[in-house]
Amino acid sequence: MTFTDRCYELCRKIPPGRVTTYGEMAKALGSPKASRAVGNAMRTNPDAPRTPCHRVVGSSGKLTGYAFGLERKAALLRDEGVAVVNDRADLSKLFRFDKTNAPRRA
DNA sequence: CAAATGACATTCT
DNA sequence: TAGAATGCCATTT
Repeated sequence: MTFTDRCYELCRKIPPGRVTTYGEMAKALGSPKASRAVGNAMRTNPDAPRTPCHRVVGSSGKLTGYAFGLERKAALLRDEGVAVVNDRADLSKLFRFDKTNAPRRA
């Protein structure tokens, strides 16, 4: 189990039609400054449909990158209802891994 | 073990 | 506002 693996798990928690940022994600993983590491994880990720890494964008909603290409990423987001303009996703749909939706230790 | 890499974020100019 | 530089973290060589 590594940070990368956790990134995938978290990625899968991102609901459709919503987008998140590497920073929020890193924060949810325990390291608010590991945004870079998060992106690194997505990069080496099997990009399989199991990991909707296409819902992860930069702090400004910028489609920093995608294994299949930003074109693909933008297309998927738009298809989910996320407005993507100028390689930017609508942050108004930004999703956060707040405890509100986080599984509490029962 | 140390150095290099990378889909970031923040701050300063 | 846009662009450049710095810091930070995890993984890989």
